[in-house]
Amino acid sequence: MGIKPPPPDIVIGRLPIYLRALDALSRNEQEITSSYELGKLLGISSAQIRKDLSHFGDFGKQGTGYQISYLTEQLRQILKVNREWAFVIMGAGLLGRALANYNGFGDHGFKPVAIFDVDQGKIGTKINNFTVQHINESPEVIQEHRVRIAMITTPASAAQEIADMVIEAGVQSILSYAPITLNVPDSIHVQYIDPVSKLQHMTYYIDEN
Amino acid sequence: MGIKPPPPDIVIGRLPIYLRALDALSRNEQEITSSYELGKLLGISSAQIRKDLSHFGDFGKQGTGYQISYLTEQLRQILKVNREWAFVIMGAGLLGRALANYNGFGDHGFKPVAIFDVDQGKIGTKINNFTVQHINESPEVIQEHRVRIAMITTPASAAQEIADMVIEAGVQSILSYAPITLNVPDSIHVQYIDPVSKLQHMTYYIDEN
DNA sequence: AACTGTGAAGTTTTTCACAGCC
DNA sequence: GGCTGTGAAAAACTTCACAGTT
Repeated sequence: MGIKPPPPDIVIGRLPIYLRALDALSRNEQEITSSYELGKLLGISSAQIRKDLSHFGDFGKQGTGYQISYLTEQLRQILKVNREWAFVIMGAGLLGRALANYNGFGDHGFKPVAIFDVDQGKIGTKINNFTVQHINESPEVIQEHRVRIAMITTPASAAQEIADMVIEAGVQSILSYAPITLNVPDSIHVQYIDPVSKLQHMTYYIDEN
Repeated sequence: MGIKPPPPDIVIGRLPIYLRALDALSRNEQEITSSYELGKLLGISSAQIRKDLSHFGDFGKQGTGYQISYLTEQLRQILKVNREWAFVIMGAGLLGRALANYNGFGDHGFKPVAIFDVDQGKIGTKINNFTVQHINESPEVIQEHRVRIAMITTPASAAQEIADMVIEAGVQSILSYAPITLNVPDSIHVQYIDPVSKLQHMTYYIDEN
């Protein structure tokens, strides 16, 4: 009896995409789909979708396909998004404020609980029902609300220090908008959002004429 | 004599990260680095960095390492970011406005030239020196300024239509913030930024207790 | 007839390990 | 001694192709 290897991280990363496609289909009242249809929609091969899902269980019916509501429920359970997750926003600049006002998080169960900054000019101001607090108060808030997720929207120069701080307070996942690779313990997961890097990736392919 | 295969896309995607790290080092007055140092900084193996760079040329000196200014210049040339790129923003919501105000683009040679929306309430308003224009005017602006890059910040429901429109007008690269997979010709490159998917990826690993 | 789940095959990506140079 | 560039080996990932089920 062999032990089963954990599902590859690259597969985990595709599950949210599948969830997105399933959402879109169910908004059209559709009840059943297939790996072929999903693949077409996402530009992915049907085999890959079936293989990805097979890491977690048998969710489909041969000859029929997948029941959208059931597969959605299973994926939400796997990703642990069948609940509400609190998060904090570290940095009340333009980006931090835009994120605090973004409804897309709440629609998917992610709830901002506080926003922090060091700038005395910003502390005390209101953003979408939140009063900006001083960074130094963040450990207490994180512990009190058992926050496990932080978004870092500070300048690159402050990001590492802030990351250390929120990790110390109990954060396990960081979504960083700062253009710097963070140095964190293996147990902490970090995802980066860096539009400049994505633009630079695409300019490579631009055909100038 | 065999033909050389093109460098893998996954390699292209790492070059901006290398550029970022080189920038950080040179801001510290450092002049030379090594694949080991870069790897340490980025959490990547030194072998991978050397192999990645070897697709494009021999940029280092044995026994010494890489001259930061020279490697930076080479990478900028490879990625075609040693020039200025104009881009348009499609959608003047909170996100579109935050992007229009973001200085990080200009610092890296990406220059917004116009911002568009369909909402009559927004058209004519000012955002950071730009007057919001109606989407219908975008093809003309794109052609006039030879714009090759568009950012899509519309709701998912409008994104495909907008993508078709800007591609028709001459755009080759799309940075989409809409949570939907766009259907585009093979010659068009699309990159996605979807914070919700990244959060959902990380929740998988969160250790609840 | 249509579609899943999956071993096996194929491909891509990463790491190893070392000759060669400074 | 320290580091690059690179074939060869290893690992990871994707696709193929088909038996099995509805």
